[in-house]
Amino acid sequence: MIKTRFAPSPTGYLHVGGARTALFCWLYTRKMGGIFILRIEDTDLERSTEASVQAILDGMQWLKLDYDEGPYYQTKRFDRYREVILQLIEQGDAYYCSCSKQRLESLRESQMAARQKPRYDGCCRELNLQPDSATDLVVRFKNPQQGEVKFYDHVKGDVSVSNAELDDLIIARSDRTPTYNLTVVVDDMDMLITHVVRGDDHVNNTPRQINILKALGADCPEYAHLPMILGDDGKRLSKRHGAVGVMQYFEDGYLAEAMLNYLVRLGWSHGDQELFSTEEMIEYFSLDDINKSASTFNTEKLKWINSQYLVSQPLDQIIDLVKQRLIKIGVEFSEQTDFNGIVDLYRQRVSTINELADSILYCFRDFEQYDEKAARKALKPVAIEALKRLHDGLEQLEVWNSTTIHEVIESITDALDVKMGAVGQPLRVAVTGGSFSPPIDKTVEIIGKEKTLARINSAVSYILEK
RNA sequence: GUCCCCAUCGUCUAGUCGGCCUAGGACACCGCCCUUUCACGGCGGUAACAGGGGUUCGAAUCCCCUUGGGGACGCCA
Repeated sequence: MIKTRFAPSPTGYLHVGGARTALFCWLYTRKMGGIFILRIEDTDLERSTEASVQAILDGMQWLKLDYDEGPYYQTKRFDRYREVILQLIEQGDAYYCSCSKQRLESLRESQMAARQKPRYDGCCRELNLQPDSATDLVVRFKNPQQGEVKFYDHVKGDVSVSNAELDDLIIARSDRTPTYNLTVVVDDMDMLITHVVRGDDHVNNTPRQINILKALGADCPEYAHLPMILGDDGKRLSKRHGAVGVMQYFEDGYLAEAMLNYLVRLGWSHGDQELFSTEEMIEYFSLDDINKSASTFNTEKLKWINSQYLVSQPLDQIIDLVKQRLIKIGVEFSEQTDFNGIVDLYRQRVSTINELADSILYCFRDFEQYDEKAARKALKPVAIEALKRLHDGLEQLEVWNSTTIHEVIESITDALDVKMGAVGQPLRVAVTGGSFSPPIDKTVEIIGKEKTLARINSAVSYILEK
């Protein structure tokens, strides 16, 4: 039985990189029938916030990445970490260090100047310092000085680092709180984690963690380090790349299913397949198929995937989301409106829920002005005759549906001996305010007789006033 | 700077451990078709193995170097 964890630190929202990590970890666990746990790494008291914890929870819930245990909070395990730190000191694998931050800083500077890798020089390693109440000492792990650390990574392959590259890292701060590399190790050990799936940025921490694990006599988990997701400029994803918080995509009108599908294809693939249901992802997923190189986040493709899901997901789901969106932007809509019809007509011509909501606004409230280009092209004096006839013809309709409406339009094109566009397009602009909409007969049907007639009249006066 | 990692179309990628690759798919882009508009859809097109050395009968696939990119180097995680 395998056991994995997603271990974000609550110092901001759940960004797309984190979401992808969570997804891969979750997929692997579900495929293997293991246990997936959520662990909040909040040992940085300064930067961790409750709002961030909530943002992470929200993001995972939106994406339906459910966990079997947790969330665990590291701040609730400080006693345990203290215990392990003391144990390490006792067995001679850790020691107190009194070096000041200033000394450390100048040490770093001189090492950089000498073209060396900045690292702690082991000044206090053999001093056998003891804590006393007057001074604040940190605790450092006594990293082995010989040999090298090798590990197999499911995505990177074999990785090895010489111990000479590693220094004695701090495992307890002067305020006695534990640091990241210690807490991860203790938790992974205590929680019996079998597979660590995390971002690429942790490969360098892995050898250190393995050394601590060994000092503790624990077995090493298996590792899989996921490549980073970069912004358009090839740099690591950050605020300036736009919507990096995963919930922002919900706000922007993307479907969770589409987001998941986009994310799963970033660094992973199954032949030429582009669209995957969650079940398919689980069925085909494999850690060993993950790409080694970083990938760039591309909103265009996300949009395309979203548009695919907009038509393939159950209509009810889409309707629900569009309603939510309309309410959010303050639209009042009557229950009489054929909502299903409208949404169904529009879902295949937009790529987000928000776009869909925006493009059907004219059905619920009168638009304030015509789209300039559309009006210039379609609302010209020559259109008056057609619009007047449309008004009269439509007014007489007893049965209001796309077929009867179509017949009226056709009779006018015949009588005037013009093409469909000469009648349809002015009508479209008159009733929708713009030049794009589903087939005109359907559009008119949806808007309803009353609004249609009123808007045709407005269009005629608009032309006359010009 | 030092260490670790990476390198196929603009982007995401296929490339079953060397031959079936004159490198395939998808997004985007450009044509054409469908169409009363806008989309969907269909068909077609432009576009890549970073460079240089090897190994081999044969390399996108293996090795080395160069270059480029990313990551790490915190009393952050």
